[in-house]
Amino acid sequence: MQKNKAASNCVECVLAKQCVPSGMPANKLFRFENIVQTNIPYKMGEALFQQHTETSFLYVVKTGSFKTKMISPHGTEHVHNFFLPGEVIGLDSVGLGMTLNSADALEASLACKIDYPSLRMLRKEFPTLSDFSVKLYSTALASMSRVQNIISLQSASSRLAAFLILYHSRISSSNLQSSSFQLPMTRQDIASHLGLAVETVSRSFSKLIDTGCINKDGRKIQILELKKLEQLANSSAR
Amino acid sequence: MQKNKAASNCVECVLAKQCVPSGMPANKLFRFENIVQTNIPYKMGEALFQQHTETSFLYVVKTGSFKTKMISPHGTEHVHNFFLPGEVIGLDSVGLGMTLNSADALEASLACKIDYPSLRMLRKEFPTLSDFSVKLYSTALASMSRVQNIISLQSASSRLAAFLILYHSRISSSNLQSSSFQLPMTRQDIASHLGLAVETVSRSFSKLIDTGCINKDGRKIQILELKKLEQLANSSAR
DNA sequence: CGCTTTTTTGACCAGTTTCAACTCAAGTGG
DNA sequence: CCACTTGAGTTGAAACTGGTCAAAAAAGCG
Repeated sequence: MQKNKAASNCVECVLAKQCVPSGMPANKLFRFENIVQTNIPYKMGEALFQQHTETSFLYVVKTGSFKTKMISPHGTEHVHNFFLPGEVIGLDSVGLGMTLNSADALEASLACKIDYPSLRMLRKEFPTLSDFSVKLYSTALASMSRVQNIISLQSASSRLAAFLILYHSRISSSNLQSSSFQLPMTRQDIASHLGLAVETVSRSFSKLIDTGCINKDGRKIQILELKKLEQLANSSAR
Repeated sequence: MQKNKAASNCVECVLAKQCVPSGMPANKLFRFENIVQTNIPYKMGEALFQQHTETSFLYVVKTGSFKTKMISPHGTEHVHNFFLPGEVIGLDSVGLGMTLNSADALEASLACKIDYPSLRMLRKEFPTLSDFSVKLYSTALASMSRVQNIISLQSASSRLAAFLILYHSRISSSNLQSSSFQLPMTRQDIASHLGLAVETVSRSFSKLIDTGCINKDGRKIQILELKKLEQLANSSAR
């Protein structure tokens, strides 16, 4: 059966797998699949949505990565978050129906687009879908908490160290845990995200290499000593 | 009818007002009121809950204020957020059933305690309750976004200015908008929240006074020139 | 292979942290 | 009632981190 096959290996169907009751009749399943546009391709730099526009969609990253950024009325830009495969973009916006930030692809990527009003209607029929939504939101809040912790660290190296640890934990939750990985974003993006200058990010990378915590070749990072890195991330001293 | 009177003026019943269908039968209403403990008093410094403990409650601030803080495994403490009347504490934790941070009263306060599993069961019967939950979460995410924006500002005065603006907007949404208000938290709390040293917070206050943006007497703040303050908050320069 | 963009490095200066001393208000107990 | 203690908040001086500007090196890209 084609539908089962599709449900077993595509990221957007994590949703389906976790929230649709197993005894769901075929016609309902069809309806569920209808509210999801699967595997929409996005080129590097292409926008998922613009800031301050109407929206009624959630996006699930399938492959690649995205960033969300917020432009203040005075023109300063701030990178809010990065999104990796399996993560959901737009949770903060669909409640209001307006985007609070814009989202861009950091590389050639695939994403699935979920029509939120339809999902909302569907929640009424399937209570477990509601629990799932809440769990998604709860996870998103918890994840933002971690980010806030990182940004409020005082030393630049601590922030970068903490950022790398978090990033590593996020990719290795899906992949097998390997100590090396590829960063999809520019140093400028990291700098904006962490509230630092680009040059400081670069220097902090050098410092982490000098202390033997990591190795790097361009955007490819290898964690050599996770414990040392964690110490650095948690040291209140500069 | 006693129940209607209670529902009309207590903060926790914002929940009830917004999410319980108007034609709700009396026996259901009774059940709903049963899952909320109203007006629990907390002394200054008393904990709502501790970090890394099991939880199944949401809290709505009725009067006073609270802070949430996270203690890292290495002992450093970070103030995550402050909560004012009408705001909900614990949204990030109930999904997992474990607290990610601890919450303390900043002054003598009243809070309402909602049993989450019961609320969750109730969601199945009342779909609008589900929409309300999502709206709550969406708001919480948006609010965290604003905080993240503030913390990632580079200059200390900008952070403090932005913090005061946000705080002011939060209290004056319930009160009539007056330009002066009382901060319930210590300078240390503000410093931890903004990722600064206490002395820097103090000096930043002085700077805001020198530039004629605000006036202060201890923890009582008066905003003199909101536009100037906003400029300061949005200036990328130090 | 030239071009642009990204990243790194150096030097200098400004802002923040740190440490220390001090003020102020509130609470304690003699 | 007053000395004493305690904690919060402020202020000053010195050290140092990180921002800024400038320029070079490296990496992408047509």
